[in-house]
Amino acid sequence: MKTNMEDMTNKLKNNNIRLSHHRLKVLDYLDRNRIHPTVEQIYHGLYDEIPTLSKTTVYNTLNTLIEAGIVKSITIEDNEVRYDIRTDAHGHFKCNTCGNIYDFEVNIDSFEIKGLDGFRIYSRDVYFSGICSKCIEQENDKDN
Amino acid sequence: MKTNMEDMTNKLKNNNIRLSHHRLKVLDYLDRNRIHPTVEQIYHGLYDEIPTLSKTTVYNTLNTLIEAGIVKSITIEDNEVRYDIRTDAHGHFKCNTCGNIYDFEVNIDSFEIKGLDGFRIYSRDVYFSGICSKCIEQENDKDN
DNA sequence: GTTCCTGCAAAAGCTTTGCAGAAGA
DNA sequence: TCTTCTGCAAAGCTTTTGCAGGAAC
Repeated sequence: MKTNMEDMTNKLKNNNIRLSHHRLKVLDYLDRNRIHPTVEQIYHGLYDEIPTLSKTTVYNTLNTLIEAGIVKSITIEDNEVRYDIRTDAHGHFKCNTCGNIYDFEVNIDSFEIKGLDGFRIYSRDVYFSGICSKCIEQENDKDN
Repeated sequence: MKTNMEDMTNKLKNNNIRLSHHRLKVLDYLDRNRIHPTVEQIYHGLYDEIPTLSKTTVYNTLNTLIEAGIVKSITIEDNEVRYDIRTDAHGHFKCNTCGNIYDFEVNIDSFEIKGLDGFRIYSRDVYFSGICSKCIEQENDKDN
């Protein structure tokens, strides 16, 4: 049985990215924690395991992974960048109450567009915001 | 005939925002320059007319206008916030070459969504990026 | 052995905050 | 007159940069 670390090792090798313990761990973290984490979250999530880790390395690693196309950066608001290991087209929903970001499926390729004739489109992103079902439930529980 | 400044004055009055020369000018700038400007662009765009203007005031004013719902902030990437006086649903396209942001029409309300059952959706944003038609033309001109 | 990754400190860029003086209602 | 807007300076954050030592190939 292949471990996740082996999968991540292959992912780096296939993209001609030099292997390093830190890079593997950052990639593994993104794969295991699909919460669109910030640099801060990744840094603190790995700090116990790798006490010598620096934020600079997290930034460097993420930029390397983005260049290789393994990771996508998403900026919904709040002036803090989040990182996503899913690179296929999907939507993002941000809950204004708990702050979590959820993935959802959306038919991006079948949008009816007016006003982009002659434009070359490379990326299509859909961002929704509101209140997630969990937070709505908690709100209702309070009222009762 | 009503001037634009009169329209903007009414817009502030209707939202119970205290009138001031600076606020009117910022709102007027956003209305006349629908380029989704950054704070920097607004500041420099008004600097000749209002040499005493400070960036703090631009920030303050924009936040006041956003709270009132007259202006929307959009963050596509690059960690710089842009401001839009159009508050109806529409898409934004960012050209990776010239950096301009274009509006486009998109049928946001007819998206097929999976994964947001029980969620309350307040805002729906669509962000595309790529190369705009002008930059594609300039590219072609160079090649010939 | 050569390349380039890591991490510290410092710098850079955007945005917010505190506060005294000025302007709006 | 009373409220609150303005603008300077300073602080707060996130992210980038420079560089010496160390790890990967």
